[in-house]
Amino acid sequence: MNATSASNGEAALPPAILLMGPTATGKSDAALALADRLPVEIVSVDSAMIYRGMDIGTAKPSAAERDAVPHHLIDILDPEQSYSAAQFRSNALAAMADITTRGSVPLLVGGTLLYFRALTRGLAPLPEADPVFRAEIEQEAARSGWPALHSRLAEVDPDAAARIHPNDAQRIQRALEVHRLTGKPISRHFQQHHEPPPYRLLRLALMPASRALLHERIAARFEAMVAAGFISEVAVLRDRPNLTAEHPSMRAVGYRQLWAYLDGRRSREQAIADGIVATRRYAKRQITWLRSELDIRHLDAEAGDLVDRLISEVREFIPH
RNA sequence: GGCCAGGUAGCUCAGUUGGUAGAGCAGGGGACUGAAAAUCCCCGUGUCGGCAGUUCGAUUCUGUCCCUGGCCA
Repeated sequence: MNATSASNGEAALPPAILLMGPTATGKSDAALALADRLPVEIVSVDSAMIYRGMDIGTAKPSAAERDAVPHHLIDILDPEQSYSAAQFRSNALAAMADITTRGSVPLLVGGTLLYFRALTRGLAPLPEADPVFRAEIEQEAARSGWPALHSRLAEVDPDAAARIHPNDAQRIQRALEVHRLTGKPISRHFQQHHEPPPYRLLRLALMPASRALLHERIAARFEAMVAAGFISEVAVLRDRPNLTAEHPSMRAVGYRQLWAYLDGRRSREQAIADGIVATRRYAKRQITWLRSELDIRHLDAEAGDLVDRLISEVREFIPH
C-alpha cells in the first residue's frame, strides 16, 4: 500500500485548494499573495460575504483586489434573502467547474467550516427549509417550550432526539421539519454515503499559534472596522423597511451587536466590546471545527514566511 | 498627617456566627447535514493584600505594615 495506489483513481481529477482558518488570521491576504504567483481564482467560503452591502463588517476584499483576482460567491445575495450549506455546495461546484474549464485552479478561501464540510463530504438529499412549518413550530414552542417538542421528536425519531439536546431549538425544529416533509426520520436520511467533489483536494488551515495574539488582532480589527464606518454600514441596513434583526444576515457577528446599539439597547462602547467578544467566540468555534477535521495541513498563521510555505505546499501539490 | 470605607477568581462582587470559598461576566473545551458569523452542551484552587498574635485550627478575631478610594487638615 502506497500513495500511488491510494490515489490511483484520483490521478485524473483536476486540483482544487482549500484554505481554511479562523477569522482574523490573514486568509484573504494569503490567498491574494498566492493568486499573485499562481493561476488560481478565488471562491469565497463565507456565509456573510455572500451578502451585498455587508462590506466593512465582513472584511470583504476591496474592489481593487477583486479586480486583480477573480472572486466568486461574494455579493450574490440581498441581505433579506437566506442561504444554506446546500446552496453553497451547488454554487461552489459550479464555480469550480468554470474555473477549471478556464485552465485555472479553484482556491476556496474562508471560515465557514460547515460549508467546507458540505463541499468535501456531501450532504444527504434533504428537503429545504419550509418557512410555514417553521413558523408553526415556533408558535408551539412559545406555548409549550422546546423540551416538549424534543419529546415529540423522541417519538418519531429516537436517534435524532438522543443526539440533539432538548434546548437546541434549531436542530429540534429541523429534525421535525424533515420528518414532516419526508415521512422519514432525519437520522435515517443521514445514513447516506459520502459524496466527495470531483477534485483532488489540498486542504490547508491557517492556525493562530497564540490565542492571546489572536484576541489582540480581533480587537484591533474590530476597532478598525468601526473607524472605517462599520456603524454607518449597519445603520443603512437597519433603515431598510423589510430587513430585521432576525434575518440570518443580521445575526452575523458585529452586525447584531451594532444593531443593538442603534436600537438604543447598548451603549456604543458596550456594543463594540460585545462585538469583539462575539468575534473571539466565533474564532473559538472555528478552531474547534478545524481540530476535528482530519487530513488538513496546519500552517502557523503568524509565521513570517507564511506565503513562501503556502507556495511550496501548492507547488508540491501541482507540479509545473 | 488624621478619620472612614475597601483590598476574596482575569474583571465586578457575595460569603465564611473560626473548620481554607461561590455567583455574574470574561475565558477554556466540545457538538455540528438547507439559519452555521447560526444554534446548543460541559467546565470554577484562588498565597481570600503582607507579616505577626490568639486558637487544636485564621480568609474570618486582634495588632501592625502596605495599597486603593473618599472626607478632614
